Amino acid sequence: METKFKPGLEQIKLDYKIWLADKDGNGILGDGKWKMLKLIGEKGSLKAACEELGYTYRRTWGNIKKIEDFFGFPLLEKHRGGAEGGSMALTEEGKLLVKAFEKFHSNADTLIQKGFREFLDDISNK
Amino acid sequence: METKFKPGLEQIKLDYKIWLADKDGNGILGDGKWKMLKLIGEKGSLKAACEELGYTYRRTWGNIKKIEDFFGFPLLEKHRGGAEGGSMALTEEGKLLVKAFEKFHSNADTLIQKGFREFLDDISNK
DNA sequence: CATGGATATGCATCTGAAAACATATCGAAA
DNA sequence: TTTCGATATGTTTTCAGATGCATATCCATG
Repeated sequence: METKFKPGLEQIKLDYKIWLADKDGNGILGDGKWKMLKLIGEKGSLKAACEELGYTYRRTWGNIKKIEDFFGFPLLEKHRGGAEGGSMALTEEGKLLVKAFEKFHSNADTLIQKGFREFLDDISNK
Repeated sequence: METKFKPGLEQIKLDYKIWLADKDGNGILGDGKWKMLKLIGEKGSLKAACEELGYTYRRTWGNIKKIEDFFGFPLLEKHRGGAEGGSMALTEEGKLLVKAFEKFHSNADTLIQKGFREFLDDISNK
């Protein structure tokens, strides 16, 4: 079948988001928050992680609260005070969640990219 | 491994969005616009489709223009005037695009749901 | 050749999420 | 016991995208 789609195929990009939500559809944990949690764990600091990812401290702090409120227990150990000002570290549950989400996301990515290539084939003439 | 995730697993929902974007990341065609195109095709009318889906005519008209501007050719045949006021119908390319996106979306859904079940397993103790 | 109803399009207004701003609190170390 | 820097949290401001409103345009049919 002849189609006019072919000429510009290479400029069609695929984008997607996958996230966990509560029963009312409020987003709980997705790409952004997952990366943020992971980076906080690596850096041991919320402030440092925000600066690296370019998010505001205020917003991210609120996000963390929402996630923990939803699950009902802390994903991060918070420490205030001291010469360093304070620090954060992932709890065991936090580590488990980050790891499981990473696996899920990574698998999904592979499959979605494959599906996208098939989609491009479908709208091409051959 | 013991985990505290188990109690509320059934209230964790999965949500996702998949869409096509241009090279600058501007969304071109996703879930909403795909369903809209499909429904316009079925109803033969933009106005009727908007009313059914609860979108404003103004917004949807703008979306259609964006999609067509991107692809560079019409996905819909538009007819103005006449006793009926006018009508819309999918072009051949429009039909092909809707069909291909539907297949892509449907396949992706199956795989993502499967991955989600594995994710829930991963954060459960077994 | 007048009419009606849908397409086509500019423009003002609303709105909720993100950003920006401000300030309080904590506590190990010097 | 003072200090310093990060955590904690309320308040205000911004702004893009959605909504709402208005109006022009088209033409098959009666």
